[in-house]
Parts: sequence; C-alpha cells; structure tokens
Amino acid sequence: MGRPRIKDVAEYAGVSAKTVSNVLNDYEHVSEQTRTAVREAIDALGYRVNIAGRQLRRGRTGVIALAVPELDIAYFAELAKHVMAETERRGSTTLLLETGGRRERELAAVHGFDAQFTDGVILSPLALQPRDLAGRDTRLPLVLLGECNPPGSADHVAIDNVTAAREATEHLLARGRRRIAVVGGDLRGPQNTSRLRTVGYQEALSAAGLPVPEELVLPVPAFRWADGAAAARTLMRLPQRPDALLCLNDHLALGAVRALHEDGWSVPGDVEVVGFDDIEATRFSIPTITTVAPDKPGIARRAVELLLDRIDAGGPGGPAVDETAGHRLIVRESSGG
Amino acid sequence: MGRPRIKDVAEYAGVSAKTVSNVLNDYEHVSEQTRTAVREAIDALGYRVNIAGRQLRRGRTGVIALAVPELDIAYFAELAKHVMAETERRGSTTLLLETGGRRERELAAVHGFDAQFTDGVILSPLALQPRDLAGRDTRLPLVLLGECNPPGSADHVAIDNVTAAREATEHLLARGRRRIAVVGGDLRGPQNTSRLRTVGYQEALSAAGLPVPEELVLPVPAFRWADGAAAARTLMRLPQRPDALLCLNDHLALGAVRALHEDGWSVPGDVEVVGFDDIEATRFSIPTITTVAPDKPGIARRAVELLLDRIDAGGPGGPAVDETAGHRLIVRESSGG
DNA sequence: GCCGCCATTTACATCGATGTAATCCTATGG
DNA sequence: CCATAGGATTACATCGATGTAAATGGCGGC
Repeated sequence: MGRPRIKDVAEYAGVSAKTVSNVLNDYEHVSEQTRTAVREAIDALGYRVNIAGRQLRRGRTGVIALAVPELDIAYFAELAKHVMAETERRGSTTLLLETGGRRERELAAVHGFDAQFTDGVILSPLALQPRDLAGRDTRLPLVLLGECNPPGSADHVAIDNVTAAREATEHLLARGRRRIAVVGGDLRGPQNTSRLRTVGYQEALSAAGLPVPEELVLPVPAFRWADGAAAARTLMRLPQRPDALLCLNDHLALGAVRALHEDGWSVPGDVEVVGFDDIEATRFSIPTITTVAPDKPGIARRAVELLLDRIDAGGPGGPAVDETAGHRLIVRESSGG
Repeated sequence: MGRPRIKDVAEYAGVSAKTVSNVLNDYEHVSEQTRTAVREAIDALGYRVNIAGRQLRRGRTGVIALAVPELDIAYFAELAKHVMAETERRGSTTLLLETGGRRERELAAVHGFDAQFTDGVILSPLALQPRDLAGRDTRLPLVLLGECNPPGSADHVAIDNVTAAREATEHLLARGRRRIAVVGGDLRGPQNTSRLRTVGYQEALSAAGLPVPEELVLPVPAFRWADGAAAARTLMRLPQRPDALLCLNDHLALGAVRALHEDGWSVPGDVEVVGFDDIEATRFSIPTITTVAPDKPGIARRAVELLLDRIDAGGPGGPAVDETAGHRLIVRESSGG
C-alpha cells in the first residue's frame, strides 16, 4: 500500500477530507472531539501531508534558496549555518546551492531551474553583472549578500566594506607599517567587495599622507589558501617588499602566512598579516590571524527577515532596501596582538 | 499576470496542453513542425514547468537530501561539494541539511518533514541508534556515509576505518613513538567511526607488542578545533605524557597543534600529530598535518550512484550494499614528513 | 473505392491538498 | 415554538502537469 492520503485519514476518522485539512491547518472552528479523532487517525495511519499537493494549491514551497560561491570557503559555510538556523527558526527550509562564483550558475539561482523549488533566493554574488538583474522576474524575491553593482535592484545586506578596510589599514599604519600590500585587491574592476575594500585601503593611506603603490595591490584568481600563498611570494619578491599584507579574506591570509613561513619570513616580525571574515581557523592557526569580523548572525538574520517579509507581502512590495551589518577588527598574533 | 501555465503555451501555439507536455518530455511522436511551434511559444511566453504540478503527477521531486552533522567541519563541506557536483551531473538537485549530530535531526532527515521534499537521502549519521532504522519507511531510499550500527539496514559507503587507523598508528610506531594517544577515541561506545578507528589503533599497538594504555584514549564532546586543543592539554598533563597524538579528524589535530604550540611543545619534535580527512587546511597549516585522506570524490560518486539506482528501481530493490572507499596516509610535517 | 495501419493529436481523469461557499446543526431570544 | 445567529462540517472546484485511451487524419494496399 502506498502512503496514506488525506482521504484515507478522513475515512478512518469518519469525517470529510476538508475537515482533516482544517485540523492540519489549525482552523479554529473544529470541535475538540473531531480534532482529537482526526489526530488519532493521523497517528494511526502515519499520515503526513504531501508537500507537492499543498504547494500546488497554495503556490508556496516553504523553501528558500541560499546560493554561495564555494562551500569550502569557511566564511560561506559559517554563514550558511546561520542562515539555515534562522530559516528553520521561522518555519522554512533552506536549499543550499553552490555557484562556484560562475555567472551562469548565479543567474540560474535567480532565474533558473533551481529557483522553481523556492519562494525566494538569498544570493552571494561574485560574477553577476549589473544588467543581469535588469530583466529579473520580480515575482521571485531576492536578497543579495555582499557587494553587487546596481544599488536598488534588490534588497541587499553587507558590512561597510570601505570603512572596514580603512580601519584594518589604519591598524597596520598605527603599528608602524608603511608598505602595506592588498592581497586580492582590485582598483579597476566592478564595484564589488574587492574594489570597495581596496578603496578603504586607499583612503587610509591617503589620510596618512602616504602614496598608494600600485604594485602592492595584487588581484588573485580565487580567494583560497593557494592563491594567498602565491600572492605572498610574488609580493615578497618585489624590489621593495611589503611589510604588511591586508588579505581580503582569511583563507588568503592563512595561505600567505604559510608561504611566508616556508620562505623564512617571520609573522608578525617581518610582515604583519590581516584577514577578513573571522573564520574559526584564524583563532587556532599559528600565528592566530588578525581579522575583520563581520556580524555573521546579524547578516543572516536580516537577510532571512527581508526575504520572508517580501515573500509574505506577495507582490513586488516596496523599494529595495540596503542594510549595513556590523563589523569589528579583532587583533591577534599576526599583527602583534 | 501570473506565470504562464502549460495551457497558455498550448493556446499560444494553437495545440493542446498535452502536446506541449509531450514536447517538454521529448515524446517521440510529435511532428517537427508542432515541436518547433511549441518551442517558440515556450520562449515567447518565458514558460517553465511548475515543479509542484509535475511532482504531484509523477510522484518524484528530482531532489535528494544530503544530511551532514556540521557544515563548518571542513570535511563535510568538501564532501558536500562532491556530492552536489555528482548529483547535478546526473540531473538531480541536492537539498543540504545540517543535523548538528543530534539524533532527532538525523531522524527527521530520514523520516521527517524534510524527507517530504526528496526522493532519497544520503545521511552521515553521528547519533543514530540501531533501532532508529528498524521501522524505517523503505519507500524512501537511504544511503549511509561513515559508520552506523546495523549493517544491512541500508546501503552504506565508508572507508576501511580499522585499517586506516591501524596504518596511521603503524606510521607513528615506525617513527619510534611509543606513547600514542587517540584524541576523539572511544573504546566503549557504539560501533561508530570513533570506535572502529580506536580498534585499528589497538590492533597496531598489539601487533607491536605494546599495551593499550586506557588513559591515552580520550573521547571528545565534539570534533572541533577547541575540543582538540582541550584534549591535547589534558593529555600533556598526564604523569606519563604522550609522544604522539592520533586525532580522529583534522580539526582536532589542528586544535591540538595550536594548544601544544601555546604550551611550548614542539610538533613534531616533542609530539607528533596525525589527523583524518585531509581537509585543505592541513596542507597550509604550520606545521602541515599528516592525515588519512579518504577518497572523497569516490565516496560521493558511489553514494549518489547507489541512491539514484534505488530511486530508479522504485521498490525496495535488492539487499543493502556495503561499499568500501579507498584511503591513503599522507605524511606531512607534523609527523616528520 | 474501401479498409486498416500508424503517426499524431486530443479529451478527460487524476495526483493530494485547500479555498469558497453552501449546508447542517445547536443554542438562544423573543 | 419559531426565527435566527453563527459554529461546525461538507461538496465541489481548483492548482499545473501528465498518463490513458480514444479520436483524427494521411497513406498504401487490395
């Protein structure tokens, strides 16, 4: 025998299918007696609602998607934990997708097949272009995390990246460092996270009356350990080597520290290192890593809140919201803490 | 206007709804002309099938669940990457769930609400009891990763944990270590991963004619950095301190290394350390960590294959399969590599 | 010129749950 | 004792896609 349907429960309890449905949905006008009988029937048959049927009728799935570039970048894994906890707390389920930072996969999360399963999407974009969101189907609510070009095209939650990078740079300056490199920095690309943080770095240098040496702003192909290691080696081979590295995420910082160690440089003695994200590894690495800690629970909570509000509102709702989450610099051994 | 339905496409193309459905499902007896007309209508209206309707009719979702203990344990994030890549390659979608290693959440993945969305579940259990799978609804295919008590209760993919732990221990013995502790070890608990690896450890010691000092087998509350650090401190305070730590995952190893460093012990000089899982961090930490590398792509591929085969088969299918995935010891700095 | 075959297309019922609106029923007031 | 309010329950249609079986139509063969 297949799974019991609502009709089977109804027959067992001697009521109509709709009454069972009413019990399931906590409709108020159901007598205590009927309610009990139905509950017993449900238990006896081991009935559970069929999501497909419900979704078809209601037009909602109760599932939201969270699309991040890479799960094995710890920041995204930690963020995903918080988002999942928050959606669960609010009675929804999270469908976690990995985009690999590839534009076509980011688009798919918003427009494509996977979007079918969901009532809304939280996307942490890397490659998305401004025009990609232009013709967007506004029936599917979207919240963007981190940076993206077109402000106002969708709800958006991020830390103040310019300020965060400025503060991190000021910290290094205050410690007497003068040749500070940016690993993963970018002066010319789109208005993304790298760009904004590099701007904050420039601001700090300028405010201190220092020039911004272009050769110290080094883009990387990806934000992983190996990229940080390679970048550190490149930078240390410059005629005038840096005395500090501002790494735009913690994996780059950890990779850089490893490469410096292999090549005989001491951290923080010869070179100080700062990262971004405050992943768990930075509290246990040798040395521990100074890092900009974004308020991950706050980002997750706010993103889920915004998304569920849009979903509940139904229509396109009000204008896009821009939210700034908190951050703080945590000084650890890699910059003398 | 809402989203276009199959009926809208049918009207636009001047055919019946069923013909559109036939085109969508690549039914062979559709004239080239009609097929083209329908395709054009689909493009013109921006139609995409409604998953709920299809699922209701077909009884399949095209989604499989992958339930792991913690996403921020890098091993599970890396494994999830492989599983997601594999399911995508085979035309399915993965719903990633986090159980926190809690029994009720593991049960929910197999029996509960989330299982509703899926055609089958891949579960990496921590707390599941033998009896939990006894009354299982066999209509939902299940593949277990890692260890679980009742062999034969579901398909199962794992490395040979006993052998792997024995080899790791033999490596430490061969390097002259004699007081080898097991961080996360367990001699009395259920037949889980910890237990099996501890057995392998015992085998190696016994084969070398050494006693198995019970105080060196130290269970941990969780398999995270902090637990490794705490365990290392406990062990180093013993009257007869260990000269090597076999840590049952890499996070424990990394945490232990950090604690040893803080307390002034050198690794590998005073204490050698070995981990399990070969997470990316072990290739970049200071020192790099010797570790048992399971064949993660192989595990993922085989698990997905087994699950999709069961799903395609429909019924309960044949008896449960036990698959052993490969592993190898990678020697790095933490044990003198 | 009629028949039957086969490729193509369609009408209709169906999957399971729920919104709508109608019906039934009981208690209360006049 | 009837009217009526409103709580409790139900019949029916519906969400969107697809399986079934039947209808349509073109073509070759006798």
